[in-house]
Amino acid sequence: MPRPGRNTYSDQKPPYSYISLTAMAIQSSPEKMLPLSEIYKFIMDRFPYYRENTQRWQNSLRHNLSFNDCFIKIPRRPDQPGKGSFWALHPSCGDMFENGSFLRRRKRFKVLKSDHLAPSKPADAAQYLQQQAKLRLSALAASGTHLPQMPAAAYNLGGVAQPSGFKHPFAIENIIAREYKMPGGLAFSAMQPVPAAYPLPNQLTTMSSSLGTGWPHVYGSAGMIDSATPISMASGDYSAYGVPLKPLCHAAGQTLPAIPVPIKPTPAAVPALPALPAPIPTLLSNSPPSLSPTSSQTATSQSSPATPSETLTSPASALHSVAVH
DNA sequence: TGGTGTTTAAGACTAC
DNA sequence: GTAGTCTTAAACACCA
Repeated sequence: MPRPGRNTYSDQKPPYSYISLTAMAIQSSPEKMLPLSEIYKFIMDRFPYYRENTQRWQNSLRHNLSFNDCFIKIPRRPDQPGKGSFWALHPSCGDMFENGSFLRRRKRFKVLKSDHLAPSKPADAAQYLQQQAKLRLSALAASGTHLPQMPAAAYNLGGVAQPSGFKHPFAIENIIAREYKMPGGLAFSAMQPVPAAYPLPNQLTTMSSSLGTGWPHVYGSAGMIDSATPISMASGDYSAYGVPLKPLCHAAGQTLPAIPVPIKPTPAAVPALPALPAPIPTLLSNSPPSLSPTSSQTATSQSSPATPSETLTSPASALHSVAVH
């Protein structure tokens, strides 16, 4: 993995594949789904390299969205005007990348459409994500400003659903921790909590000076989070996944998640999803507290118990990975 | 009309 | 060398 010096990425191509970039963007959204335009914006905000030749890389990005099964398309609801659908990560798209490298994936994520027992078809995944979004938003609305902090163990599902040590490759802290490790092998995210999907400008400075590497390829016009991105970093609005909640948050019910509608229905029978889904099992499933991106911003809320709905048994057992490894 | 989504193809690169 | 992955390009259809 290339680790060029400070600022060398500012105008160079980041060492991430389009899949990684797209996944980052999706992961950074509270609902874990973004329209294409927002994905574009995220990438351009964070990676100056992609502010040029937009037609080229955006075409590639669209190609990746359509071509890779790890991305699922979630249609807008009728009351959600706008172009295009939402895009989300397939709940079972975990562990695709080689350790530490986001240049290449371990294996291409592929849904086995012939697997009649596979619940992780795009339709199910879409429905599952929708339910997740609704749950999060419900919790958001109930708790006021931000979601209650979820203990990492709550995501770990008691170690039942996820293999030990599994980390979702698209988890921002995983990306950060894997990509940038201290010389001694200690990821900086373990030393310094990462409050958001990306370090804040001041933290960037801190990290750059302390680690000597920094995030030269990841900065916006005003730092990590620039004015173009409606993310309130100072408000402490962070989701349970440790990503900033956009002020809109769609939480007031203004913009509810889209209805899960199968885009690519498969002939296989679709087993019913669990009635009470838990957070996406493979996403940030076992992020240790020390890696929690929210730890610095929401330190006071760290001890807040998870909402019952979020701590319910995960459908991970049903949403077992059918990715081809 | 422009954005979005799908599909195909080719070349480069990397791992085994 | 082969297979898999990634990137880029292009064409086409659909839709707001």
